[in-house]
Amino acid sequence: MTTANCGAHDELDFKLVFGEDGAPPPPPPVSRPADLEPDDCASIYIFNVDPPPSTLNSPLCLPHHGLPSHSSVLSPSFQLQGHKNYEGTCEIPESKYSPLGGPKPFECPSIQITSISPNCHQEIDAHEDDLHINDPEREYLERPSRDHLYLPLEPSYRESSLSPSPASSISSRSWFSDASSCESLSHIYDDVDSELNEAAARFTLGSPLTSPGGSPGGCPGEESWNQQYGLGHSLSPRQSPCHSPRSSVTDENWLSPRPASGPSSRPTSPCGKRRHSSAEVCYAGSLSPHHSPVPSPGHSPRGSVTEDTWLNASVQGGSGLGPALFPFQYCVETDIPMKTRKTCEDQATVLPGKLELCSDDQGNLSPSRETSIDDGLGSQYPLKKDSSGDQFLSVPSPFTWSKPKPGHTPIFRTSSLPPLDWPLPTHFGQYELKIEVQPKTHHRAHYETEGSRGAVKASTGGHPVVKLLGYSEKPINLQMFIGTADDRYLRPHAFYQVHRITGKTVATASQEIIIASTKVLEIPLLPENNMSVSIDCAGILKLRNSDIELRKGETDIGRKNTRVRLVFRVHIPQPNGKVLSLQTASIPVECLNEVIGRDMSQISVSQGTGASRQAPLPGPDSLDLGRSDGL
DNA sequence: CGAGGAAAATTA
DNA sequence: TAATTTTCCTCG
Repeated sequence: MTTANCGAHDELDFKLVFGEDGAPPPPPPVSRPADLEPDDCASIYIFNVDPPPSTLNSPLCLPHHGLPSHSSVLSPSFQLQGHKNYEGTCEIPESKYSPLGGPKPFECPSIQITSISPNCHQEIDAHEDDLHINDPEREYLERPSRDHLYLPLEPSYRESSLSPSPASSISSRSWFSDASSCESLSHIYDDVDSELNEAAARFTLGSPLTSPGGSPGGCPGEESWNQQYGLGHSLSPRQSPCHSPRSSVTDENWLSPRPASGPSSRPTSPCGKRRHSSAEVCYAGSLSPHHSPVPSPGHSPRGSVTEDTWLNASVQGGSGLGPALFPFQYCVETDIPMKTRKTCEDQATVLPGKLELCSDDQGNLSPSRETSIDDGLGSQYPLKKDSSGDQFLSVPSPFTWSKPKPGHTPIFRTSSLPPLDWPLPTHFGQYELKIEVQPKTHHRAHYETEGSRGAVKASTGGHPVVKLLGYSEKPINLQMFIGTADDRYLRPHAFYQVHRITGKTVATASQEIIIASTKVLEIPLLPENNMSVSIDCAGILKLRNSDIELRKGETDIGRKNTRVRLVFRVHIPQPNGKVLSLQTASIPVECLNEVIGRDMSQISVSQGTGASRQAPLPGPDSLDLGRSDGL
């Protein structure tokens, strides 16, 4: 067996254990010492650009291609246990919750869950190199099925999530961030591709799935899957009471599952408080709205925006991915402390680990995604392990975000790109993705109830500038999303989403796509502009804490979790047909509405998790310069 | 539209 | 009750 250092760094907090073939899976989020630079925890991923045609068109979308199996990445929070019942309640017997002995997520493929040894660091280090460059062929495509899934026993992730402190609270996804040791990290990277494939093979495909918007076509096999495995899943639309259709459907609506729009409808915790006492396992075949195999009353009829939205979210996470990519999403939801996880019971959620079986669906599921794929912008199909917004960030049928430009030349398939929460290096070889002009340290994000508050600006008065060095052969897309300010684990921020700004003041073309329920802005980097671009089209949308916290599987808390980072990624096509992915994040940006008299310096606590937090954000006035890096 | 301020509503 | 979050209002 082989272990790999996911973080490709000195100190790894987690390790990956692979099967015989030793092929390392894509690096998972890594926790790293606070002192490390962003670059430090990077890993370079080079993916095979073109998945075998067969996979792309495969009805099942089996993951046999070199896709970094996102689906295989399980967050500690969902590792295992229990099957959901058809009611979609995800009830799981307590007894089933057992790190080691828990029931397998699904029957077919055999997955063994083993605890990680304490000395994972060593092992990881030993294989550190492996992660730097993942050869799709070697690592992903051909890797034989891994028989073993090593899971950290430590339930500590829960503890961390329980941590009341705002700082730690931070994230829900925070199991990562908080965890500083191997054991505490309860991440799991299992490679279930093969298993998934096998399982997929068993499905009966063809059942029309509902697309996010309700259109048919989702991922066939979903039901079969559910039935076969007896997993119902909680994908049911958000519970009615809590999730009533929003009054208006804007492009941002999909982002928030909030009950109803309007002042009066502010979500009140009542229904939101969810008691999660047991681990839940959700297997959502595909995320079609009708997840539950059995039509249960609980599932409100589709049609309401909310519902769709909610459902879609799940869809997005995995199936929306591209055709060949993530056929399945394996979703296991474990219980999360009530404090951090308030959700309606039925909120359907496809959690992080959900398994999706999708066939060709992609298109239907997510327009945006489809778009991205088509235009070759490089969308990714990450399966968010952290359930970050997956659940409801779906694309309502009538999605409103901009469509891909017709003229786009596909540079590479988006199918095998690394998930948004995977660490990536800022530079590799001759290439470097650099933020030449950092954003201001403060930006007032706007709520859905407000109008846009404009694009993020640079302290210099202009806008942030990002440049790709070492490559200028042809246009390439720069992806941008709002990430956490958590130093140790950069991932999409659950409470903020990038918002595309348009208007005369915006000179930069861009388009929004959704990747695993995270809005991503794609901006072209053109050779004629020296692969440099001024980000004047990116605003920040604040999602209401109550909405996000209600999401099933969401463990992050929004309160005082107001710092974000602008995260940029590029996927550079390589001569050998692979794609090199680089990522860089800006300095932290405080998005809190300014409150008179408030001392911003205290806000720092909100995001970091733990030990390695970045230095407190300077007061609003005190600093703002964006030069910390690149100017 | 893009801000800046503040009141109202929630939470802890 | 104080701290925060959201929603509203107003202004250029």
